[in-house]
Amino acid sequence: MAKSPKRSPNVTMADVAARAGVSRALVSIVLRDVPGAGPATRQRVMEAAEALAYRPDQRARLLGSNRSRTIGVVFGLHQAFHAELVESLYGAVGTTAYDLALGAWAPSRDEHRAVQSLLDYRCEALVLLGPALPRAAIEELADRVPVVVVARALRSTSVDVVRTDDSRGVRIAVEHLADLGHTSITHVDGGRAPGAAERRRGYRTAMRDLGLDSETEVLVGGLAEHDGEKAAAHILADARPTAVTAFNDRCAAGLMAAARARGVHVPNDLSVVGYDNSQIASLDSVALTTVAQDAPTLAASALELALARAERNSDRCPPTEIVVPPRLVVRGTTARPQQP
Amino acid sequence: MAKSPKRSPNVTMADVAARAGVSRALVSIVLRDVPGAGPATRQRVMEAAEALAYRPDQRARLLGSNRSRTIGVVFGLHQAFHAELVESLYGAVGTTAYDLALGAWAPSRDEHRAVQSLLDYRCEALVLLGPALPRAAIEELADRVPVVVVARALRSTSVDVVRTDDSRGVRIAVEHLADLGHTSITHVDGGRAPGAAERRRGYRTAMRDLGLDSETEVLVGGLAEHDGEKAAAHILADARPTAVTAFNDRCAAGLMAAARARGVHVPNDLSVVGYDNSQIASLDSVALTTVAQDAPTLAASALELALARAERNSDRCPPTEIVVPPRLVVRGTTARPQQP
DNA sequence: GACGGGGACTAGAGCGCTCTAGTCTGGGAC
DNA sequence: GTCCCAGACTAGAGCGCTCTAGTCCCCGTC
Repeated sequence: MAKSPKRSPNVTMADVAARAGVSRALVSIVLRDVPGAGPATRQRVMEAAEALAYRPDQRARLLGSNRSRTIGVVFGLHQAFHAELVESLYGAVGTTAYDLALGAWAPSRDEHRAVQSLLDYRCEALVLLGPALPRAAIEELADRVPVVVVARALRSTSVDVVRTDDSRGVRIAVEHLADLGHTSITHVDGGRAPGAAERRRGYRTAMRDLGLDSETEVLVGGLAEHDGEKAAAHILADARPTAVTAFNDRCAAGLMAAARARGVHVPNDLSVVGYDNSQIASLDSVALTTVAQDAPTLAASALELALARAERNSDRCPPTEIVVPPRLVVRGTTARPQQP
Repeated sequence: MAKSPKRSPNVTMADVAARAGVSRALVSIVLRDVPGAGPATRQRVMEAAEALAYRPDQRARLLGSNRSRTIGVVFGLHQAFHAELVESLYGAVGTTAYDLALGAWAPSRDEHRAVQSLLDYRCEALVLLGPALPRAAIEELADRVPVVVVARALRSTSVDVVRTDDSRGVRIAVEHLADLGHTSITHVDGGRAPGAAERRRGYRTAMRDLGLDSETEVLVGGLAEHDGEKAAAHILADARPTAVTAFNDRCAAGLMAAARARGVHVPNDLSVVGYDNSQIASLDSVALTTVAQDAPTLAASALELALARAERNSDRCPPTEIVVPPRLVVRGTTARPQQP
């Protein structure tokens, strides 16, 4: 049986003040760590607060200062990469005077509601992770509060954007394959999916720059395993390439499953590079070489922009776009091409 | 160029009151939808609020009522199942007057910080999803605020617990296999992992109840693919079972990869059941039959308990434990055993 | 010894709400 | 016509902080 300090009726600043024998204002001064209190008193107040296990009520604190010092983060509950970004955001915000408020969306709870509830708590800026919201909705939002969009390309006059250089991501993948000795490299694309056009472009220019123009081939793919499997049918035909870059990891996984089912060995007969560095890529049984977005940098950049807007009322500044380079994660699905 | 209502200096209740020509108190009455206002005025106030796009400041509202009507939810950012629970919690809280505040933990941000920041916003109850926190820490927390623990077995005198009946989950899996005609069913266990003991027990009693005592066999496994692969070595020996229940999906995936590598066909030669219904289980290329936890029910139960404690100051009531039955998800890795 | 200045501390007015304790109507009962 | 009361509405005191505008006192200066 723990001794129970029985659910106390919430110790307030007045309690601390009384115990330390000073005014509430002084307690406030000490706790905010601003000048205006003598060292001895400071000590005494700290002890009193300690003894009472006092924790300031954030709601009141923020109401009083008429600032919220809160950055709202809107993320997709089921988006694994968003989780990474949120984690990095927590890390980045740790060194500031701000706090994060999370608003999640999911199939059964739309982004709009997440945004609204965050706004009701008067956060000073909003960081939207890979928002599915229509552009108009985002710009409307930006009229009310500074908005930073992460991981979505969006040409806008009013919001800051932080995103990965997807074009470069695929380029890196192609260069990795070329370094291994591949020349016959095919791209399985993502159709109209966000980011697909850019990745396709990255593939094309990389091939051209490598002088592999004649080998350039883009196959219709998609976002799911299914799409990768379908693309496999073409890839495994007679004029088979020795390497493939896929739109994303799931597409790559489907492709590999189909290839293996036909006795094509990965990576000996076929090298495969995915995109996203999702959880499946890191499974021991998959070990997919893939392109990873740099979550810490994306998060730090986004937070910096958000804070800049929150601090100075820098509405005037033109919106910024920060493009972060991705990184290749080499695992087990790429190898030198086999000599025929 | 959208017309810009330029980041307004926050419209307050007083603004609405002025526009509607009533007192602030009346606005409050109308907006909270409590009796005390005539229909005509009600209408007028609503219109004024609408016109000004007024949204009450939650911080102030809650400060004033000296309640927060907020339920803190502490979850693991990278736990896919937690995402499901959070989504269900959002759904469940939708019909109440409460709101959810999310606090996330991750490798770089410990649970304790998540809890503290939630507490600083004075939420009225805490729902901890699969907390890794030591039992003592949880009980200490429970002295300060009502706590509901979800998805972790915890015998405690002060906190409510909502969890899945893991023992029954494995039993269902075994019964499914038995229904298909299997008699030689092996369990690959999770060692000391949370839940492993219960699943093992479920397996043992199910086998006994089916009169398959003599076929009972528990193999050392673990949480990762790797562990499944190692277990496969024993399973694929001469006295091979026709079916396996694995501790979790990842373990099952590793096991299947190893089996297929040796030319053992799943499900024809070997049926496999996982546990968790994680994302990998639902991949087209895996299609793992598995046991799913009932997130909506777990969430609804947890919320109900949390609200009950928050509403009435039901400290006195003894803690409740709610055990929710899991559900079998049949996919493609189980089939009738082949006639030899 | 009067003066000034600065550091330590306090009083009290908000912040934007809620909520209790009113005041003021108008209409039904007698 | 008086009384009363329910229903509509308002005044104003919080809620737990922050922050501006003080007050007080001590010490150095000339």
